[in-house]
Amino acid sequence: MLLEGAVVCDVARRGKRLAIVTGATDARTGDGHPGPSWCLDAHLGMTGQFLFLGPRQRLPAGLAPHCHATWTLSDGRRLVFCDPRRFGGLRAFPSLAALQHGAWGPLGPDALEVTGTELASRAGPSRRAVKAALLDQSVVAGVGNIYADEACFDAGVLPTRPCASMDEGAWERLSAAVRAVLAAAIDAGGSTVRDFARPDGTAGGYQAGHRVYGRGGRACLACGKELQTGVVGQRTTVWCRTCQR
DNA sequence: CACGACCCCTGGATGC
DNA sequence: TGCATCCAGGGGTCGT
Repeated sequence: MLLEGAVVCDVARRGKRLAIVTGATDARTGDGHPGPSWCLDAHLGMTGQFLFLGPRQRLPAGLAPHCHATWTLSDGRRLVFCDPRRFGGLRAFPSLAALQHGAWGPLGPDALEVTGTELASRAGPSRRAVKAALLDQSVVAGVGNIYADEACFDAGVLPTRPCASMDEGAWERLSAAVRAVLAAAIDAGGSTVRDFARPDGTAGGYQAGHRVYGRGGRACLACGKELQTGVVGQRTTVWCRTCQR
């Protein structure tokens, strides 16, 4: 099987994509002979998850039919990849460099570090909606539907606003909002709306911090006006007509 | 070239 | 109670 005998020597991430890097010493012999060297690119999609299981621990019943890959580790634990809706995926590359040119090649800068200048130059002066640009992983890597809405609200920018209408200050506020919203969500353990679970199976806590996502028709937490709902970039979008311009 | 529309997939919610 | 239908969304592919 792929990765049999491989030694995991590094784990990397860009945006929503994860890399498991193996190589160097063969775990089966431990004699320093080079073991299989692969780079596994993983994307969780919406419902994918990695789980660690003890030697005799069983998968939760609901996930068992959706287990797509299992690796047995040298300490007896198993690393399991499950994905009920199969929007996620795994792909092997012969080296980290090949992975970076392949699966990661088109990706923009990581969302946790993206600057206003980078957003402005990569989105360009197009008529495309700002939210559609945020969801485009080649503009910035790591922003999904929930955090695009939250970041637009935080920055006071309408998600439907054309990129061409954004000035330097607006891009700066938007990039700062993307970084802040994601940092806060990570601190809270992510957003469990329905499927998402942390690697130990527990739920995240950031759903309680959502200010617009999932709140269409309810009162804006900043001004009290009714939040609007629509479709932008083929995704459900919620915004405040008063607070965002 | 740029960008929008459509499709993949499953389970939970909703409607009858 | 049970069945049919709709909806959620990351991203690949296709069409405009």
